[in-house]
This record gives sequence, C-alpha cells and structure tokens, in this order.
Amino acid sequence: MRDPVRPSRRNEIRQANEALILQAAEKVFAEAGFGGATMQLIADMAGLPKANLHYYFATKEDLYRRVVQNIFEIWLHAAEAMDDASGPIAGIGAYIEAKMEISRRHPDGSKVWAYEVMHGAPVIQDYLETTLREWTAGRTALIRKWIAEGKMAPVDPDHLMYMIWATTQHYADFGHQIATLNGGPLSDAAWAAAKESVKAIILRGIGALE
Amino acid sequence: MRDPVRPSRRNEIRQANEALILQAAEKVFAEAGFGGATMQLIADMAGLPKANLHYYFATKEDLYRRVVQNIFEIWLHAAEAMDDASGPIAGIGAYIEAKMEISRRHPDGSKVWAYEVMHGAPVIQDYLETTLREWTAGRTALIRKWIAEGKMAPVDPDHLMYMIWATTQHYADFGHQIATLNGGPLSDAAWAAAKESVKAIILRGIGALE
DNA sequence: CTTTCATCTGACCATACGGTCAGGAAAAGA
DNA sequence: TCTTTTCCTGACCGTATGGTCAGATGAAAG
Repeated sequence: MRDPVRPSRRNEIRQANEALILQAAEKVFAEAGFGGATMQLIADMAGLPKANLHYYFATKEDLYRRVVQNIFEIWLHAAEAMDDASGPIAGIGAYIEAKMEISRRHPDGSKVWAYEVMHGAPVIQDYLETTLREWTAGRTALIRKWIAEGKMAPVDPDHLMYMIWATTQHYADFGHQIATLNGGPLSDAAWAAAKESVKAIILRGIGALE
Repeated sequence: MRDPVRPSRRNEIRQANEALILQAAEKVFAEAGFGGATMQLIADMAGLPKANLHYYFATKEDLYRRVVQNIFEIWLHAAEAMDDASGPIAGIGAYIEAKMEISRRHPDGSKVWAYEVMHGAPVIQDYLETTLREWTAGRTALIRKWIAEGKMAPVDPDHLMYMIWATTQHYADFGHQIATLNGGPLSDAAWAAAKESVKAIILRGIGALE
C-alpha cells in the first residue's frame, strides 16, 4: 500500500503542473479577462501543449474558477490579524497592511477577482452569498463592538469595509494608472508611503482611539 | 447651402444611431469585457443588424475607444465643483458627491474604464499620460495649497486622490458584490448613507477644517 | 519482464467571431 | 422627375477558438 502522505513521483508531477498552469492562467486572465484569454496563450506561458491543459483542467471555466478561488482564500486569511486585536488601531491597521501587501504581491489575482465581480460574479456568486457574507458579518460585528466600547467613531461598518477593500485593491487593479501618474512602478519607499497614507486617513477618519 | 447648426434629417439619424449603438456597446463591454463582447451582442441590444454597426464604427476597437472616452470626459467635469471651492470641506465634499452620483448613474461606463486600465490601458494610454496627468497635477496643487493654508492635515495629495477614486468607483465596479452583501440593490436612502459615510470618513481623515 | 495506469501530445473538428461587400432602400438636391 | 448621396442589410469569408481523441510515452506494480 502506498503512503498517501509522502507524495509519489506522479503526485509531484501533478502538483507541479497544476501550479504551473494556475500561475500562467492567473496572469493571462488578469491581462486579457476571461473572454480575451485563450487556452493557447496560457499554454504558451506555461510552456506546455494546449492539450495538456485540458488534461488537468477540463474546461477554460474550471481553470478560471480555480484562479478566482485562490485569491479569495488569500484575502480571507488576511483578516486574522484583525480578529486578534483589542481595538481598531491595531486591528484595522493590521488588516489594511495585510491587504496592501497582497495588492503588491498578488496584483493579478486581485484583477481576476475584480473582473469576475464586475461581470456579475457568474462563477463565484455562491461564495459571495455564503462565505463572504458570513465573513463580513463577523467583521462588522467586531467593528460595532469597538464602537460600543468607545474605541472609534460610530461609522457604518459596511461602508468602512467597502472603503478598505476599494482603496487597498485599487493599488493592484489600477496599478497601471498609478504607475503612469507616478512616472513608473512604485518603489519600496513609495509602497511604504502608500500604506502609511491609507492607514493614516482611514484610522483618523474613523476616530480610532486605541 | 445647408445650415450646419440646425441638424438635417440625416444628421438626426446618424446622431440617434450612434448614440443607440454607444449605449448598447457600453452595457455589453461592461458586462463581458472587450474580449467577451461581440459585435452581434451589441447589435442585438441596439436592435440593429451587425453590418449596420460597422457602417457607423469601422471596427470593434473604434467603438470601444469611444465608450471609454465618454466616461473619461464625464469624470473630468466632475471636478469643477472642487475648483470653485475655498476649502477641502466644500471642495472635496462636492467632488466625492459628484463621483458617487456618477457611480450611481453610469456604472457601466465606470466598469469599462476599470476594465481598460486593469488590462494595461491599451487604447487610452496617451490620455493617462497627458490629460489625466495634467488634471491630477492641478488638483493635487490645489490640495497642497489648502494644506499650506492650514485648512487640512498634511496628507499626501496623490494617495488622497487614489482613495477618492477607488472608493467612489467601487460602488459602481463592485456594485454587484455590494448588492449581494446588502441583500439587493442599494435604495435611495442607502445611496445617501453611502455618500455620507464616504464623505465623513475621508473629510475627518484628512482633518478638513473649512 | 509484463502489465497497468497515469501522463502527454499532434492532429483534428465544429463553431463563432470580426469584418467585407454588392446591391437595395430612402432621403436630399437639381 | 431624375440624379446623387447616404443609409441599410443579407450573405459571405478567412481565421481563431475551445475542446476532442487516438495513440505514444513513461512510471509504478506484480
């Protein structure tokens, strides 16, 4: 009997190729949208024959769905720092930092998500209605608690979340526009300044005290 | 000689059909992206034969370019209220209100712009480098002036603009996600609350005093 | 070695796409 | 009315796309 924990050579091949394809697909979907992306382009970027893609992912939609799910899970994890915090300055500050860092490291995933939602979320509507809804309810409850404890001003928690999502993801989704206005991609220092600007305005804007 | 001011019957036809096609195109491009949109879909939505579209717009790209230019000009005009103001509370407040209203009235245009920028601005790169750059420089100069006059906190004007753009356009681009979390489209009251929330957080966040 | 099964791939197919074109219909001018 | 110009459209074309499949290749099991 084979040990399922220690991956066999075959499992290694499968995992490596799926990761390779997903990485290429994320980039192509981000650059061209679902309709503009072609399996041939993704195959070329992954360095594999097109037929091989269809061996691992039955259809273009399957592949796209996996890419969207990836970024969604990354975002969900970003809020863990928020839950452990005792107040908005630490909690929301850490969440903003985490989201900004994701925008910097995974701009393509962010774009694919934006593309998906903008077009009516045809493949992840169920996620929005279940996982994201519950997730948001939990975080807005935490914000309401902080408001009740007098740790921040009585702002609408939903609109606050939208502002955080919008602003942090803007640095990924509209990175090209920002780079053009900036005269080139943001440097390390410029990214740090962006983080601080966003944190400063939002934390002051919600009257965070602790 | 024909009077060029009073439009002839032919000019009426041309103007009406171009507007009809542009309206349909904006919707289809917003729903499907450039690659996912088809001339046939746009034609069906406009109620015209596909060949008729090619009579008014030579190529799909020409049509797309016109749609993108439309929303860009609408946005540029939205800042006029800002220029006339004597301080950030009136100026930035009015600008946010105007941008929010556009997100509500022209969500499709906003999505097409987002799509275009996200994919590297292939058809409006020159606009970003010229018109938008100058426009932004003018507005950040105004903000710097207000800061120098002690009318607001010394925030980075560029990142403030990004935050305003990101947040206001989020209500258009991610309107579907917001509607899902909200349990349906935003009501008139909910839109008003959103406007007030955004204005309150940002104006407090930049320490606006006048 | 033999068998088995996952992995891989060139060649192929039906479909749908953007765009063209010849010629008809309608409006404007003479 | 006759001519000219614009407007309109069904039919068509070359191309590119997502997806299929038979069969080759390579790894593991007996």
